[in-house]
Amino acid sequence: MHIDLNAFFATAETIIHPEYKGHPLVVGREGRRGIVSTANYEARKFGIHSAMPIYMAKELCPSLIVVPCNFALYERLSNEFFNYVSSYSPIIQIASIDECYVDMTETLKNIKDIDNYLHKIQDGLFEKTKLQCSIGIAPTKFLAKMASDMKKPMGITIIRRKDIPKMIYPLPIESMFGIGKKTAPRLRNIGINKIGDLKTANQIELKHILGKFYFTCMDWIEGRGSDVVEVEETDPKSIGNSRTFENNTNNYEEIKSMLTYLCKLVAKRANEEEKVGTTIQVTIKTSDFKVHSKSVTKPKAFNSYEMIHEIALQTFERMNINEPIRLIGVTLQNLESRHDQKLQMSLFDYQIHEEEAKTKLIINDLNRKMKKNVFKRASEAKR
DNA sequence: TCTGGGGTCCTAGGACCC
DNA sequence: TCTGGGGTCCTAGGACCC
Repeated sequence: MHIDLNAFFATAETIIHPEYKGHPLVVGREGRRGIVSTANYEARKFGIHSAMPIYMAKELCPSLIVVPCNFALYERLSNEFFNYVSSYSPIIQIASIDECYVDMTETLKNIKDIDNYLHKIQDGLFEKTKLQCSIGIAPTKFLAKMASDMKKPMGITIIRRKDIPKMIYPLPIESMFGIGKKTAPRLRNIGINKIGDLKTANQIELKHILGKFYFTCMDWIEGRGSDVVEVEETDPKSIGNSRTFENNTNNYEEIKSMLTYLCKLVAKRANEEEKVGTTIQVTIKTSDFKVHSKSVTKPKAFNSYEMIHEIALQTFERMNINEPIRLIGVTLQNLESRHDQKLQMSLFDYQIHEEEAKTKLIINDLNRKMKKNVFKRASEAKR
């Protein structure tokens, strides 16, 4: 089973602001460059959708209510949602803040009227939390995910393997999970307009476009996708923050103070989550929307603000950006848990350590060269 | 007045090691 | 004469998802 909350952020806001109920509303930052994060169904009637600039949404609907993101609220409701779902089966894989996969094999074993049972799950959630959801039931995670997407809001869709040709194959290629706005046109170019066309298309060309994903893709649409619900939550692999400037800028001081702010955020989060990392990546988006990044990996993991800031600043300066930039971001990567590394090194200790590491590299290099020379002389002698 | 911010995974080239 | 083959790690960019 895949369960997905409908217009989650927007619904969450009407839960704590009942006065907004029934009015067109979006969640998003109301700045010059704000975009719609989530639109409720009333707003969608005006053609408003996620990722649309706020100013454009307001043009479509002047009376639009715009509410800023309140992640603490969404997290609380999200947890209520997962707790509720867990009461039906403990085998639950959290896929994002508003969706999860649940292994319902045991739960549904002796249920005669499955449709009715699923309605009870759905109605129960609504009664308890006022959250609306769509449910998909299928033999694999991919099919369940596609199923939950078919009817919104408050939809229930069941797909059996034998239904794949009539329920999945006629869908437009864009609607397939994993095919986005770059790949879809390339697929349409070689005559793939519907999901079912993937099977009859030129497989050589298709492999070339999809790469490794080709094999996953074929398994998915033939009902051989994974049905393993992974309960264990995975450790985060990176922690990063980025901001878009109100206006593009090449003012060094302005950029530097933003960088400092972002480093503070990253350090705070890394410390809260007790994660240390070895790599800092600085990302920049120029006014033409091109994204540039530079990263450095250090021999020892860290998470102090001083380290992050020092390295991020050096990295930014090495990027030689002259044109005005739109966005800047800092990410700490290659994370590991802090209890794996006992003590927090100071910047001073760290520099000592780095010098040692460099020296080691030089010695290794010398050794290698000596070996090479010995080998060379030996073979010369032999000759 | 154009177009956010948090992530994950993949690809491809290069350095380096054995 | 002229250049192997396996592997890992790092780096930069890109696609995709919510």
